[in-house]
This record gives sequence, C-alpha cells and structure tokens, in this order.
Amino acid sequence: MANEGSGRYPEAVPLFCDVALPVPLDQTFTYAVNGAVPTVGARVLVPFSGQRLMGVVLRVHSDPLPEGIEAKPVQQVLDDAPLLPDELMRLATWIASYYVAPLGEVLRGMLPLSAEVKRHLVYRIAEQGRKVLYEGAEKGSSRRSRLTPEEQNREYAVLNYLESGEPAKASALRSATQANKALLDGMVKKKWLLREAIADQRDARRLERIAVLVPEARLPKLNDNQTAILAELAAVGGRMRISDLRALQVPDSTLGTLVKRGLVAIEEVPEAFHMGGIGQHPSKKHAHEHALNEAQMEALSTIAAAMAKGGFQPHLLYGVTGSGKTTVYFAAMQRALDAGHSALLLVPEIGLTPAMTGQLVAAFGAEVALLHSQLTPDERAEQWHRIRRGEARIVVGTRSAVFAPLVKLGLIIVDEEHDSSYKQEETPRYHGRDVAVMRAKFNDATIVLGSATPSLESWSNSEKGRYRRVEMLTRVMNRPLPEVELVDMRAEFQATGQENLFCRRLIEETQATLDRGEQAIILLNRRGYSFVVMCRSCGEKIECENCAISMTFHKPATRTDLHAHPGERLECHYCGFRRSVPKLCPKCNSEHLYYLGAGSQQGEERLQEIFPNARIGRMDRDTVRGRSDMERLLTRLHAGEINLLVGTQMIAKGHDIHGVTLVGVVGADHALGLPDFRAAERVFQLLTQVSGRAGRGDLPGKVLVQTYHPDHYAIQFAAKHDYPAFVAKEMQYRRWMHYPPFSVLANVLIQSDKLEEATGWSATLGGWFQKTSFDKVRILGPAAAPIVRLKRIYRYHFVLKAEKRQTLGEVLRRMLAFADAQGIPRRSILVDVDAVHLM
DNA sequence: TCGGGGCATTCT
DNA sequence: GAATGCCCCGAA
Repeated sequence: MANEGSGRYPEAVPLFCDVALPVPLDQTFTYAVNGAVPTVGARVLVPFSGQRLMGVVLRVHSDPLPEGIEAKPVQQVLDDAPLLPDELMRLATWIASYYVAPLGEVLRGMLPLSAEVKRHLVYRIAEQGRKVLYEGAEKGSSRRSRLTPEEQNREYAVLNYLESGEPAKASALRSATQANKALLDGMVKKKWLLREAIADQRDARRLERIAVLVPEARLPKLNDNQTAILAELAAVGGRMRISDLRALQVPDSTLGTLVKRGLVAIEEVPEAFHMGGIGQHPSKKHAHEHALNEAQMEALSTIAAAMAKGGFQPHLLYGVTGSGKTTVYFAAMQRALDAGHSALLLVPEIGLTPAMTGQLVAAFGAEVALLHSQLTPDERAEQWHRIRRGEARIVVGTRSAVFAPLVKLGLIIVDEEHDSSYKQEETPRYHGRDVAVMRAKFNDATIVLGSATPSLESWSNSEKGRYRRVEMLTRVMNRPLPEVELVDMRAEFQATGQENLFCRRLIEETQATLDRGEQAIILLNRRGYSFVVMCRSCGEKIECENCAISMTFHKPATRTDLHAHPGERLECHYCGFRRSVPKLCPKCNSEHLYYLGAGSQQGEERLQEIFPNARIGRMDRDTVRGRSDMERLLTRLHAGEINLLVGTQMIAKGHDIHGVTLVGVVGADHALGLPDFRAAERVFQLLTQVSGRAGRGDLPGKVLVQTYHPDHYAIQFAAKHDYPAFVAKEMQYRRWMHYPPFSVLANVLIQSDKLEEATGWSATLGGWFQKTSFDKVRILGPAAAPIVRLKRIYRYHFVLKAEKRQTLGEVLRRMLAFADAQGIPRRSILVDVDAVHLM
C-alpha cells in the first residue's frame, strides 16, 4: 500500500504550516500541524501572543524551525478547501508587494468573513483561586482591596461557580453570579482566575423564525387576532416568516398564545437571501440592447468582441456625461452572462446611486449580489458565499468588491474610474481600479474603465496603446451638452462693491429657471455654515485642538438670524472635535470674531432669503446620513417637490434628474489653490461632473460657474467641455514636474504625537535619502505635511518620484529596513504608493 | 509594599 | 496591532 504507484516513499505528513496573520508585520508565522493538515489557502485559528487570530495558510512543510522558535499548534482548521481561489491569492501577493503592505493585512481585507468566527471570553478557576476558595483569602489582601463585603461575596460566588474546573463563558458567569467586568478583571489580576479567548466557527447566516401551522390541531374557540393569524397562515400554505406576520397588525403575544395552545409551531431556518430595501423583482428583463444608440452600440460591440476573443483586454471608455455609459455596462454584463461568464461592476459609492441598484435588480434579478459598506458583517459573509458558490454572477460593489470571489470572471467594469474613493486610505492602501486591472490580467478577462473625465494615468495608458480607447462623444437622444458661462467674481466685486455669495447672473438665471417651472442645483462645495472663524483684531483663526485645521461653524437648525451665538457649535471636519462658539477671541479676548467662508448650510439660508417661494433642498453629509436620506431627497427632486437643490459634491455624482436645466457652481475653484499636484484635475473633474447634471431631459441645460480664476485652463476647458485639450495641457505640466503619469509616486508620512520625534525621524530618513543615491528617483522633503497636525499627531512627509515602478518599491523597502535599524517604530511610517491625496 | 500607568518589547 | 512585562512612583 505504502509503496503503491511511483514506488517512492509515502509523503510524510507535514509538521508545520506558515500562516499569514492580520498584524502589521511583514512575515509569516509557523505553527505546528495539529491533527488535520490544512490546505494552502485555508483559514486557520491560531494562538498569537495571548490572542486567537484567524490567518490564511500559505505553505505546509516539514522544514526545521529556525533557532529559538517554538511552533505553537494550530487551534482549528476552518476550511477543508482553499477559501481563496489561486487567482485571488496571487492578487493578494501582488498587492502586498506593490503597496508595500503585510500580506496578512491584505488577506484580511479580502476575506469579509470575520462574522463567521465568533470570539468570546471564557474564565476558569486558577490554582490561587482554589486556594482562596478553600482556605480563605489572606487577611492582608482583603483589607487592602477596596472591595465592599458585597463584592467579596460575589467573588466567592464566581469561584464557587467555577469550582468544577470547567471553563465558563463570560456572559453565563456574569448572569449566574452578578459579577461585572471590573470584578472579573480584578480577579484575573489577582491570579484567582484564568481568562482565555475562544474563537469558534459558526454559520454566518442569520436565522429567521417561521410560523408553521400545525395541521391536525383541532380548532378551539379563538379571538379575532388569533383567527386572523391562522387564516393568513392557511392562505399562504401554512408557513410564513414571523417578520411578515407583523404586517397583520396583531399583537406579538397572540402568536405566543397560539404556540402555547399547540396550533402553531415556530421553526428556525437559515435566513433566505433578500436584498435590503429593494424587494424581489422576479421578472427578469433583459437589458434592452435595441435601445442603444449608434455610439453605444459601437462601444458595446468593441467590448463584446474583446470578451469573445478572450485574454486580458483593457479598455478605457471615454464617454461624455449623459452619453449613456450605464446602459453599455448593463448590456456588456448581459453578454458576459450569455457567454457563461460572471461580471463585476465597481462603482464609487453605492449609497449615492440608489437608482442604479433598482435598475440592476430589474435587469439581472437574483443573479445580482451587492457589496457595499453599509452591509453588516453577516450580510457581507452571506453575499460572499453566494458569489463563491456561483449563485450570483453579477456583482456590483464599491472598492473592496474588487475581491469578490466570482466564478469564471469574464468582465470587470470600473465606473467613474477617476474617482478618488477607489483609493483605500488605510493599510493596505490599494487603488481599487488598479487592482481591478491586475485581477482582469490574472483572469484573462476584459476590463472597462469608464469615465467622462478619465484620470491622467488611464488616459496616458490609452494614448500609449496599453488600453484600447472607446469613445462616446455625444449625449443620448443627441441632447446638447449644457452651455457654460463663467462669471468673473473679481469683476462682480468691482461692480457691486460687495462680496456676495451669489452673483447677480446666478440670481437672475435661477429666478428665470424657477419661473419657467424648471429645476436648478447649486454646488457649494463646503459643508456647514462658515468654514473659518477669524478674529479681526489679531488675525487668529479658531483651530481644532487636535488638528491644524480651521473649525467650521454649524448653525442650529432652529435659528434664523444671521450671527453666531456663544455656545453654538464649531466642528472640525477632520477629527470630529467640537467646541462651542466663544464670545471672545481665545487668543486676544477681542470681541471681533468674524465668520468667513460660506458652506452649504449658509447657501441654503441665503437662497431662501433671495427666493422665498422656492422649494429648497440641501444635500450634504449633514442632511444625508444614511442611504434612505439620499433616496428621499432624490424622490422629492424627481417629483418636483424640490425645485432648487443646494449641496456639496454629492450632488455631482451620477444623478439623472431630467427637470434640472440650471447648474450653479460657487467657490469650486478654491481647490485650485491647494498644495496638490492634482488640484487642476480635480477641479476640472468636479466642474465637468456637476455640469453633467444639467439638461439631461428634453430641455437644454445651462451652467453658471462663479470663479476668481476665469483664465485658469482647468476652468476654461471645463467650460468648453474640452477634455482632450485639458488633458494635453495638464500632461505638459506633469511632464515638467515629473509627476504621474510621467513618474510613479509614493508619499511617505512620518508621524508621531511628539513633535520632536516626528521632526527627528524625518531628519534621520532625510539624511539617509541624501546619502543613498538611487537611480532616477527624486525625493522631495522632509517637509511638514499640508495638514501638519491631525488628530493630535504631528506629520512630516517625503514625496518620492521614480521613473520605474521597480526602483520605487526597492527604495521603499530599503527605507523601511533602515528605519527599522534606527529604531523608528514601523507604525509611525506610513507608505502610500500611488498616493491620491498628499495631505 | 502594592498596584497603576507609561512605555518598550514581542508575537511562530 | 495588542498583549505582556518592566520600571517607576504615589498611597497606606
């Protein structure tokens, strides 16, 4: 038996496995195989410095352990088969290397399955505790401890409860003995108890309770409520979810009574899938390809041809706002399904486009899985398994959905590929779009990056022929792009002698729009009431205590007069710190505090004064918290209940409101002054996207942009809807300055809560960068980060620009090794490859 | 002398 | 990142 087949010795059972753990350490940990041998790619629970952690097995082997290392045993193997397909393991490795992040942390982000591991604490009695129980505590310690006699009694109760030696769950122990957390902590400290964290696998699917009619029961006398429930149950075939029974408006206790009388039984079954808030649309309509116009049809056939041909085929779909990209996406996804493949659609923020979810469900029915940040861990795990099992072949989601375990992935679409929300701002700091491209490559799949304002990186790739460019340059139904008028606010000031929030043209046009019964939206890209509070005597601005950031005044909704009152709210938009409005300048005690810079809240108020009859709505993070807020606002807008909408850049995102014919833009060019090489690109994108909201219906749209920089190329080309010209100009600047896409860039942030540490470490690293020469790498810094203090942490940074990706990675790794040797803690150096924000 | 807090260390 | 250990200091 043993020598069967090849005649070689039988494979020895491997002794060890290397596990990637979600800790900020760039290494794997070796554990002793304990019973079942885990397969590579399976999850395991392992002990790690007193905790239990879930990790992913990367290798099984019997290599001798390095000196001084003792392998602890694997606690539990969670999967019989690799949970992550090989393709995703490769992707994880690529991310870890490209973004200089620990593999374990990358893997943690890819597996949204924390819900399946339930961690709880158990307590056991310790030797010392037994001694106390049988012999009594020594007098000394009981006198010293500040415990009341009652608490001491509880301690004895706890010891008694655990006397058998069996471990007890914290919750059970607490309810049995009325001991609180602090008391148990104290007992652990005294070494009377042992505490352990236990992790168990569990089914992530929630249970739902089903009422079942007991068939052979004889019907006794019943009241109306009881009859109602029984009738309802009988009508639907005897089984019904209890949550659905609520619709009958019968008290919950009635059901209990029926159960007690043996007429109804309750069963618990794993909850069936249903999409929150949307409801099931059983009728599966096909995306209507016949409704595509010529440009859309052409784009579709290019993409479809690529899919048919197979292999890695990247596309950049450049389509102006309103050209109907979504329709093309849907049709392409349908083609992927027809060809037996699955398709992934990434969107910047699902919560902001409720319309799209509705359309998706209508088009693809139960094949759709939605992944977004508002799912609970359980829901996320449930969706993940549906996708992995191949039940959902259309996946739509935000950034992290790029890791969805689709089976036979044939098509990836990244909508609004330029959107900065694709960049994850915590470790691993990956860019969803770029990961999507790599994933398509590993899968030999077709990928489509779509935008009306492609990022310069993607545009450059399409120029070089790395991506195939597909263009849709006209709007659907041949609707015209809106006419854009620039208003020079410097001239406006000279003419009026006043610094007004809204210029006269905007007021005129808005009035005319409202008079015609049409709708207007106004972008005011700051939230709050005023975003600077300044003292006219000493010039001091009121800053957040934690951050080097000016605080924003938020006016209470109840007040209507103009000025801020002491006691009202100032808020830091970076850390959330709040303080009350001071009466006097905190610096010089002057009374002359001025409120400068208007946010959307003030915009709304001013508009209400100017247009008392307008039905005004506001859309910003203060009025839109959950997804339902957004939906409600949009519904009111569609219904015409709102005819004037003011808001932050949220209003620019993809909404399709046909009645909007005027878009006003106020203060969007502030951003041109930011110390960020992408400032012009951002302003151009924002202007183009918000302009795109105008004239999507039968009536043509108009856009009015108030600006202090009417000659700036970003503003000029946005006004002319000339993306290619803007890109050409911006590319020149990027080339001169060696910024992406003419280099690869990383931001290295040095942070500490102690100023001296932050500056000292920066100087150390700066010296090393100077001494060590790298081929074609430019290093800027050290310099104070644009926000030098954030959440009480001081921040300095370097910007690295390299010609080659490989050199950049090498420099970063060597820098980290040097920092480690210098004793600079790893967590105080933050490496952001392809940083989107240099703040 | 005990215990708490701050901080460095280590994690297989 | 987080638990652990170590050192130093104040209260009894």
